[in-house]
Amino acid sequence: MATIREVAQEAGVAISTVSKAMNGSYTISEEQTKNIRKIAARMGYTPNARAQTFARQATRSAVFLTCLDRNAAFENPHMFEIISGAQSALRQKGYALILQHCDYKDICATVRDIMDSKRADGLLIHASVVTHELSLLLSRSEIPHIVIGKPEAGQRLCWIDNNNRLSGEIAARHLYELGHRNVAFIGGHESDRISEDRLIGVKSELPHTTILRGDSTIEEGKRITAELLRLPKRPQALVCANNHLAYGCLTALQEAKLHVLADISLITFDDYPFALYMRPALTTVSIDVYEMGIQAGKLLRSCIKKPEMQIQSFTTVPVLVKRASTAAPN
Amino acid sequence: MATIREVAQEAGVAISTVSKAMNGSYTISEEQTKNIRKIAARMGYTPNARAQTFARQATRSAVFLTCLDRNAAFENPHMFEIISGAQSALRQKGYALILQHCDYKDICATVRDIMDSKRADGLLIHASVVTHELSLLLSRSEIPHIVIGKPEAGQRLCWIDNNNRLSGEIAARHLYELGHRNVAFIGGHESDRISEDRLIGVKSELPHTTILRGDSTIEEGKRITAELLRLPKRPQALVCANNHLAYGCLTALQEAKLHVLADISLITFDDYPFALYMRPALTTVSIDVYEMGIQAGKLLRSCIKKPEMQIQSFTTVPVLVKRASTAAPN
DNA sequence: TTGTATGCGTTATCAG
DNA sequence: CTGATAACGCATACAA
Repeated sequence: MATIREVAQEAGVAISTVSKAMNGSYTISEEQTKNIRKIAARMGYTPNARAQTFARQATRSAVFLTCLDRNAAFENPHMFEIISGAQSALRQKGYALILQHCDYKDICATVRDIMDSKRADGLLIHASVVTHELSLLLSRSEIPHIVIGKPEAGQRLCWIDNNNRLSGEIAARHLYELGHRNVAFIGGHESDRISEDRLIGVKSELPHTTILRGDSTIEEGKRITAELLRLPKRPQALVCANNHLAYGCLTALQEAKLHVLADISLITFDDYPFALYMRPALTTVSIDVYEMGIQAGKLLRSCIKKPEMQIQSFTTVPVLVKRASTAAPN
Repeated sequence: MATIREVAQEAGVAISTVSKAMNGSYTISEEQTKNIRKIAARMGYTPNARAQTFARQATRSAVFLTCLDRNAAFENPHMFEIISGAQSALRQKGYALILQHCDYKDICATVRDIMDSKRADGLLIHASVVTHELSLLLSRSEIPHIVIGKPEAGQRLCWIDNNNRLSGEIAARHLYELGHRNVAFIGGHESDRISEDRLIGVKSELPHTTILRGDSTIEEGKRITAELLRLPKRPQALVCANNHLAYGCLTALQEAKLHVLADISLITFDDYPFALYMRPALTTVSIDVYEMGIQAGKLLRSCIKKPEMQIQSFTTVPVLVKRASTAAPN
C-alpha cells in the first residue's frame, strides 16, 4: 500500500502538500489539489487511519455503553434501534460507533479506561447503567457524553429522552376528541416510571379516568380488564400502559364477546412487540426511537466539538398512529 | 496525563523497559515489573491507545457490517443478539467491535475502504449484504472475515450459520417419538430458504408429511390451517415454519374449538416474537443466537491471527424447547 | 501557494 | 535482563 510519502514523490511535491490536498485545504491551488488527488487515486493511496488518529490526537469515534447480556436484543430492541440511529448520525460525519457492554458495577472503571487511554472521543451511555458516582465523574472530567434516557442520578449530565407524560396526553386527547368521557387506564405498578408518566399525561386531559394497576404481563392485562368489565358503568375506552397489558386486555375483551371499535375503544403505547400484529391492529402513541438515536448522535458530535458546552437535554416528540382500535363511542 | 516517558524518568529506567513491564514481557525481572507498575499506577499512567494502535500496526478492532436501516432492530432482533455475542467474544481478548451500516450496493467500496485505511483488523459481515463481487474481493485479498449466515455467492468465504435442516429433523423426531404419524407442515413459499430447509429436515424423518405453503403471515397461517382442517383425515400434529404462521395457526385451531394438546399438537421454530407469549406456550426448536455471535467472534479472532488460514465454516446446533403445545396423540 | 521541520507516544529490534 | 534508537504515517505551525 502506498504511503503519503510515495504519493508526494510521484507528484513532485512535499508531503504536507499532499496531506492538505487530500484534506481539502483551501491553501492549495485547485489545480494542484486535482492533480495530487488524481495521482493518489492512480496509485491506490488511502490515508492510513491509524496514523491519522495518532497525528490528529482524535479517534473520530464514540463508544456506546450499555448492558449487552444475552437476550438484550429480544427484550429491548428499542435500544438497538437507538444504536442504529446514532450510528447513522455519527458515520455521516466520519465518526465510528463502537459498541461495548458494561454493567452499572463497572461503568466508572470502563469510562475512566476509555477516556484515559483516549480510545474514543465521546460516549453514549444508556441510562440503565448510569450511577451517581458516574454522574460525578462525567461532570467533573468534562467528558463529552450523552445519556440515553433521563438519568435518575445527577442533574448535571447531558441526556436525551422521550416524553412519556406527553404521550399520555396525546392518547387521552385522541380519545377525548373522539367523544369519549368514560375512560379507564390499565397500568403497571406505581414503581413503573414509564407507566406512571403516561398516566400523569392521561389524567391531565381526562381527570376522571378510572385507574387499575398490576404487573405488566399479558395475564394481568386480562385479569384487570375482566375486573373492569364488572364495573357498574363499563368504560367506553381503555388506555393500556404497554403492549403486554394491551394484549391481555384485548384477549379478555374478545372472551367477553365485546367488539373492539363497535363496543369499546383501545389505545396503547409503542408498536413493539404486538400492536401491529394484533387484530384489530391497535392505535398507539409511538416514539420514533431511530430518530431519537440520530438526535443523540448529533448532540454528541456537538459535545465533542465544544466540550465546555453547558449541560443540555433534548426530548423527542411522540406521534399518534391511528389504527383500527379507536373510534367514537356509540 | 502522564506518558510513558515520564514514568520511565520517575522509575529511573528506559522507556522500552516501561513498555515491556506494562505489557508483561518475560524479559523484565519480576521485581522490576512490579516496581514500574506501581509507579505507573501512582502517576495515573494509562497507555495511549492511539499511539499503541499506530506503533503496533493493528487496531485490535473488528467492524460488523450490516444493514442498520430504521426498524432493523424490531424486524430482526436476532441479528443484534448475534452482535451482542460477538462483542462479548471480541472484548474478552481486548478487541473492540465497531458497528457500521452498509448496503449490498456499497459493500465492496466499504470493505475496501476499511481495509485500505487499516481502520480494523477484521470484518463480521451479515449474509444479507454479501454479493458475488464481495466474495471475490474477500477471497482474493486475504481479508480476515466471517460471514454471518450462509452466503449464497462464493464458496470460498468463511461463514457461520445455523442448521435449519437439522432443526426440522429435531422437530419431526420429537413428534415421531411422541407417536405422531399423521403430520402436516405449514410453510412459507418455496423461495423462502429457511422454511424450505426446515421442511427438508422434517421430511427426512417423516416422509409422508402433508405440505401446505403460503405467505409467512398470521393471516395465511390461519387460512392454511382452516384448509388443513377440512381434509378428510385431519393431521394429529402441525409443524409451522415460523412464529407468524404458528400464531395464525393457533388462532384458527381455537376458532375451530380444537384444543391444542388434547386434540392436536403444534410445534414451531425460534421463540421470537410470540412463541413464549402464546397460550398454550409453544414447543419450539430454537437456536442460541447469542452463542452463535460468540462463535463468530472467536472464529474471527483466529482468522485475524492467521490470515492464511483455509476457508472454514461453522454450524450451530438447534435445541428442542418442550412447552405446552406438543403431546402424544390420543 | 508550497515546503520544512517537528511532534504524536508507543512498540520492537538489536546491541550491550 | 535492560537500554538506545529507529520506525509507525500523517498533520500542522511556521517559514519561505
